[in-house]
Amino acid sequence: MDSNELKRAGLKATLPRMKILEFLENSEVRHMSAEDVYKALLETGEEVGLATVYRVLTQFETAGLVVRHHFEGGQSVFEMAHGKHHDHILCVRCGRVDEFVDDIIEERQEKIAKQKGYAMTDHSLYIYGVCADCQKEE
Amino acid sequence: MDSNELKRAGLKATLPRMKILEFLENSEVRHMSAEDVYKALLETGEEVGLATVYRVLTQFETAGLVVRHHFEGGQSVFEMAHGKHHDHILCVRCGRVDEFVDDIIEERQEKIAKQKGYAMTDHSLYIYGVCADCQKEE
DNA sequence: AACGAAAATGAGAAGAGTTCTCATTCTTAT
DNA sequence: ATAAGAATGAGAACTCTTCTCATTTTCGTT
Ligand SMILES: [Mn+2]
Ligand SMILES: [Mn+2]
Ligand SMILES: [Zn+2]
Ligand SMILES: [Zn+2]
Repeated sequence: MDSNELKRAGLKATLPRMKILEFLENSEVRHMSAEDVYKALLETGEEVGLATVYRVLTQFETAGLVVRHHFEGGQSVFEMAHGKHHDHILCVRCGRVDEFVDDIIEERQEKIAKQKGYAMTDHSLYIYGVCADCQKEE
Repeated sequence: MDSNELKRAGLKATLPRMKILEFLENSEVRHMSAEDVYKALLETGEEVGLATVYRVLTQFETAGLVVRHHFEGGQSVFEMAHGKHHDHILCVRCGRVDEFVDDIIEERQEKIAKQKGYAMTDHSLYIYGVCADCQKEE
């Protein structure tokens, strides 16, 4: 039951929140915009307002249940916060998203922040390129 | 005269383009939104339409004269493309922006792309934190 | 199980940032 | 100076997201 996970996060177990959480957990696609979530729920016959999807995703983010990303192209993209931090490499042709962690980069970032006198709070790294499949095609 | 620089970039030497280019070159602030440029020109008495500022900045970007960044917070930010590539570290309190280059990170990114089968085209790295000045205050 | 205060929802309006449309003005080659 | 084509600017339009507020839902208490 998802209601416990919501309670643990300090959120009331409402129907829209349960539907959204369940969908995020069971979707095979990990990175989704609010619109993606909204449309997917519609297709399942689960009616949830778009405003609610946005609101709930933001609440989930605050609660640490999901992470928000700003890939190129306007919309925010969300994913379940399963596991630890990672960065992303994206295909500029097909939109494919892969994940990676690089300890050397993480370490260097800390060093740069320190060197510049900053107390680092966060970072975002996106690598863009053409994926293997897309390179084959023409 | 800026008209030569524009000609070299394959752009006609129009008044708005000259004003915008001159402003970007002489401003002591390196990173500016379209709105920033628009307002700054207004204050100088130089009337240029906001639509034109957006259009021209995009043209400058295409021509390689300026680089566009997507810092947190919605707006695109532009800077003269003087010199070589660099990444950014930003203060989440006061908005200060510092620049850095780290060859180890650059190198690692290439390696990760290769490893994941991508032909890398670009990347964006932002480090967020609290700058030295802002750490002092309270 | 029913109640009621507080919180959440959803439809649509509103906001922010950016692009588009198109009548008018400017640039540049002749 | 002229004319063809390109650029401009005002405002409309668009996209993504948040806000407003009347209505519904949740959940601890009877
Ligand atoms: Mn991810
Ligand atoms: Mn810079
Ligand atoms: Zn691809
Ligand atoms: Zn600061």
